[in-house]
Amino acid sequence: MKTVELIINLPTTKLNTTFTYMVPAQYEAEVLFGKRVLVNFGGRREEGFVVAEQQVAGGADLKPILKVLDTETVFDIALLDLARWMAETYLCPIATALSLMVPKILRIKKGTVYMAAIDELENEQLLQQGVVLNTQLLARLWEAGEISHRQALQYVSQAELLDLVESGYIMAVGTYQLGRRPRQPHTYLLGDFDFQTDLVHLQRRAPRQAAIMELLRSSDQLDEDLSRLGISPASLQALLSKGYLKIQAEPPRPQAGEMILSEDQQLVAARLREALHSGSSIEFLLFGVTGSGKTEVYVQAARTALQQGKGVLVLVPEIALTRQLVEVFAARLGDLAVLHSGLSAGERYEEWLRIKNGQARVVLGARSAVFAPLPRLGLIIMDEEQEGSYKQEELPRYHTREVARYRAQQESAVLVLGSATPSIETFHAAYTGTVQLLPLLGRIGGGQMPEVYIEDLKTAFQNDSRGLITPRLRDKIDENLNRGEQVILFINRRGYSPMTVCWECGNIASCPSCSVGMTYHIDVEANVCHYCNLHLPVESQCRACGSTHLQLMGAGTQRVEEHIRSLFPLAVVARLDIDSSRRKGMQKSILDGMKSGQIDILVGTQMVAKGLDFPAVSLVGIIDADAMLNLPDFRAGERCFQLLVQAAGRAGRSKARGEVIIQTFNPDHPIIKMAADQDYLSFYQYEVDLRRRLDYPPFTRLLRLVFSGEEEHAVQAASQTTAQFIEELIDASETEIILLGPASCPLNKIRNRFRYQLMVKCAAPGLLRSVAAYILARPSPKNVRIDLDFDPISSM
DNA sequence: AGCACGCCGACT
DNA sequence: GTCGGCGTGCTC
Repeated sequence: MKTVELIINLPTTKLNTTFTYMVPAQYEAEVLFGKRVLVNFGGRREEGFVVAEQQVAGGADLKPILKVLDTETVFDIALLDLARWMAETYLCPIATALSLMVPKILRIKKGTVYMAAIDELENEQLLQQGVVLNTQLLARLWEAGEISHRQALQYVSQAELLDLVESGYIMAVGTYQLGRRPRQPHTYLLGDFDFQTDLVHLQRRAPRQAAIMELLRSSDQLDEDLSRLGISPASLQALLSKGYLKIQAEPPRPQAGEMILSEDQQLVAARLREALHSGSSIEFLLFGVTGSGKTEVYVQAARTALQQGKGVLVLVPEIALTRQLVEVFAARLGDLAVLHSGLSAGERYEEWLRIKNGQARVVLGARSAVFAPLPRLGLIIMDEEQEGSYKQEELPRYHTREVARYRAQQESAVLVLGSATPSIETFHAAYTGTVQLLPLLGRIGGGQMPEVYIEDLKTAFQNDSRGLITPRLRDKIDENLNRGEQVILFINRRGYSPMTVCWECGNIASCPSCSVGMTYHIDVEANVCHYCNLHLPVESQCRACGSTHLQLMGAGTQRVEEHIRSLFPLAVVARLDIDSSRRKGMQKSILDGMKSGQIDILVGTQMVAKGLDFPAVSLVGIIDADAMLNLPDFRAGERCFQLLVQAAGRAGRSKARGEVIIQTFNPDHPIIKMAADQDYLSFYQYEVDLRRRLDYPPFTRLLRLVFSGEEEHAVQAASQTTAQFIEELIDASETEIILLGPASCPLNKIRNRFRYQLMVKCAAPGLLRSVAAYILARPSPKNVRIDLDFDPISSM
């Protein structure tokens, strides 16, 4: 008899074990490994992932599979192995890890069929109890196994059917099938059309069609989001039939053109080629400043892997901020699949299928793309490897770098981490030799490093009025505008003002459900909590003392924007932050405005510091460097350095030498100075010494335990008993385990839940994991949730 | 995750 | 004397 081993799809580590079910005759010939099935489990119907199938003697006493839910397999052996590794490493349910690998659309059931939930014996018992069911329908169900909705309606009415399902005598089962296949995206190009004569003609008789042609006047092609632009298929069809528009179903062919590589690039490319040919799993750090030509090296390595018949995975922090990289890959390599959040579920599935079937051999995407079902993976590129967005902040809290590393080892693939400001962990690994360092020094194409000035905010204002913009920055902006060049102003805080202070009692307006100050947003005229997004109307009186003497302190992007507009009334000023780019297309129009030179000054949060490449930007102003420096997190210094260097890197991407002004109250702080000098190596030495002295990564691994609940006492008590428990473990193990806390989290309350934390440091990750496993095995405290986070990137 | 079984407090 | 609290353990 054929049986299968299942992982039941329920999110508990208690179910990280396999259950055996019998395969009924109707499914015996089918490959079941990698598919999901419906089974009776503990008296209810649950889904299971088939992780093994086998022939056994006997086994008649096993429960049968009720239905196979997938027509295609959704995972293979390698991905299953990866899921098991994640379950062990992050102590999460295997089912949760496996679910990450299944495209979301396949988590939505389509095409309901009906099956009998009782057998003939049970029906007889019901008859004796006086329950009379439709015998014909039941007989049909027993005979056919499952019938369609339409078929069921031949025997009973819709209402009766619903009733039967409700009472549990028959069941409605959804299957994972894709409905309508999503349409291939088309690109529309200008056909035989004369803007002089034909347009006038159209405007008179078909204004809608004319509007479409107008769109094509500025850009040479129209793609994808046609419905979002309000374009109807009818108008398009009409234009196509007139020949005014041409359709291009095929994506543009990649250009075979080779770029000329610098000597450094050639050296690095050769090392990677060699590694790829060796067929063993080697990890590299491609260390090069912005503009040093990392992308070209990526492309070369990807080509080599493709020539070997292998797949390439390209991981980026966020697609939206990496448009340039996407464009280069799209232009230079064929068979590209781009997984980004803008895709509909159907489009995403379409890409997933192309990848699985080997049609797309280069996959580019953010975090979750690391689970792409690429067969024969040969190369993984992880750009901007230091970025925090690679860490998943929900369960399972995996780090993309670790998952990528495991996949690379699994498939004997080459892993390339790229960065101008690598994480301390990765650079340390390069020092110790676990990662091979590939340096790319200097900018290519003659670009010079920008000139950086540090402005001391303590003395910058000659008169006594403190402002946002120092006289020097103001003068520099003026000079740049006069030369027709662009300016970027970076402030790492959104909203208008982060603090409303009472002048009488000193109270600071804060969110009622989170321990966070409310940020005033001028566009919506509300006080906004940046943690729970609560919007409150602005109050004229202090909540604590009733005084009306309230003042907005500090500045965010909106206030800087307003101030800049008043200082430079003739300049075109734009703001780029989550709030301004939330509206669809807004971000694109701002970026286009920068590209075309329509915008003179761009004010924004970290969004402006990352990945943007505008040659006409010759000045970058950092309004408040201190805001990043003083966060209660051991990585604050590292993050501050990275952001400053990245922001500075936006200046002078072309031949002209760019300028950067850093405004700070701590002009002598080593991090600020080293960032101003763009001196990564000194920064690394400084920071790594600090980490060594304080037992922080890379010298230890961290486990953060967050206790949260609505009763503060219970939360605190739970954190204390757990701390005691860990102390006992430490005593028993005689190993270097350091326990910090319990302490209230810097964000003491979020969404009305109080938060306490413990931090466990240990050099051996295995030991750390077993500490966590012991904690999970203990009976969990009432009304208190414990969240485990290995290698946390934030301790707020 | 659900759900059943099971042992100690306030009630018709 | 019971109803019901949620602690512990199991689900092929």
